[in-house]
Amino acid sequence: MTAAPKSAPKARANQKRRTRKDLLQAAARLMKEGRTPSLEEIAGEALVSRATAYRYFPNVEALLIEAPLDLALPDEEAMFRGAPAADPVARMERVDRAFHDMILDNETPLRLMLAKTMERRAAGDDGLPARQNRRTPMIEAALAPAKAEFSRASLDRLQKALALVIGTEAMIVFKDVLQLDEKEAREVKRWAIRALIEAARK
Amino acid sequence: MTAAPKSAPKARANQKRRTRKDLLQAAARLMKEGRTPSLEEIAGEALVSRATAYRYFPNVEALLIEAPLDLALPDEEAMFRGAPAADPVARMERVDRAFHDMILDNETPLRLMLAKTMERRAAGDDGLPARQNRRTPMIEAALAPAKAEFSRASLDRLQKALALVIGTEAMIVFKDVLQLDEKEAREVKRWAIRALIEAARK
DNA sequence: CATTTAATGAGACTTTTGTCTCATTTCAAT
DNA sequence: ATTGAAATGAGACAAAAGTCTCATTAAATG
Repeated sequence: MTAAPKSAPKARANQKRRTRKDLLQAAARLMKEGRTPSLEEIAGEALVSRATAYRYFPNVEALLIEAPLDLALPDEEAMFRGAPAADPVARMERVDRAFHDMILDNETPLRLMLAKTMERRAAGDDGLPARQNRRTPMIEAALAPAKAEFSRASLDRLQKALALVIGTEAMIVFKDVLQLDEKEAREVKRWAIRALIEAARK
Repeated sequence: MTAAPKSAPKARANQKRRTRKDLLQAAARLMKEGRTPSLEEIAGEALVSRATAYRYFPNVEALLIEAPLDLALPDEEAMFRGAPAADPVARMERVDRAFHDMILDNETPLRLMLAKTMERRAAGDDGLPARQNRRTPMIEAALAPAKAEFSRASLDRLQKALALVIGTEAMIVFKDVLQLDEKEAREVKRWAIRALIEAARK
């Protein structure tokens, strides 16, 4: 998925990695300000020429999609520290809170990324990488200590259903479609998480 | 939200409505072919000049967002005909199937619409109309005959949670994030619907 | 240090978006 | 039927995306 001046794959690898990184960081920096930066701006911010930017990314969207947003989630250890291993509901609520907070902090760039990805896929671009999936590992980690409570099949189903509740898309539904406020959105999610987990228990 | 050549609001109302409608229909026609039509194409297809198109819509996106996709859902009567009024699960499953089918039939334009909306909102455009919400009324209709089984608060919560499972966003999650196939996506949704409804019952 | 060659920069060119102006057409009211 | 206002069309213009080409710069290697 990574473009770069085509030549011997490993020639001047460092130089190439640096340029690429500079571009992505510049894009991320500009995105945080809420605007959709033009490629000219990004190139300028990265102290690189427009032509060079196009040598690394086929178009602005690819750049914006890959821009390394600072999507800070606690790692698993911190996420569950002090949480009762036996209580999957409590653990999933932590996951939800972490994602919810992170999403609020990055709403604009996340929307932008989602928009760009949608556009590419709508245009039939199947070549683009699968969307990064950070929620599934976290959901699995939350449920792992309690996996004896579920059958294999129902654990699997539960994890997939929870993925509906956890990510950016749920935020979109609550905010854009239902127009709920912050507080109610969190309540509904908490209730749904509990309901799904209880239902999956045998 | 509707633009038109600014003048006396009702002057030449018919002419204006016709032009506007022609533009939206042309856009919809082109969108169905999967591409993102340029405004030039749309104007051409609508037999209207570029300048006129811009007199009705501030930009291409607004046009694409409003384009009247043929989002055909059965009306409530047809949706629930022959369904046991007493069984909210069965009724919700019908709603889910209707939406799921409709979404599959219109995946490309729906993605496009979602993308355009995201972009506008990411850019801080709060002026654009709230997203059309077709799912809530259907969900309400599905649950209405059984509303005695739920408390007011839990019915409300349930309806909102179900909105996470029903619309386009769930399709995005299943397809792009989890990469489930058609069949499994439907299974998970059916299970989740049942689980949520059961949990909401007292 | 010199040479090679890959990466970069500069800039021309095309397409599309979006804005504006001015001439024409056409509706509708008298 | 005429006329005055409103909608439209034609086209110029600027900004941005994207594609190319060619000249420069700079990294690696002997």
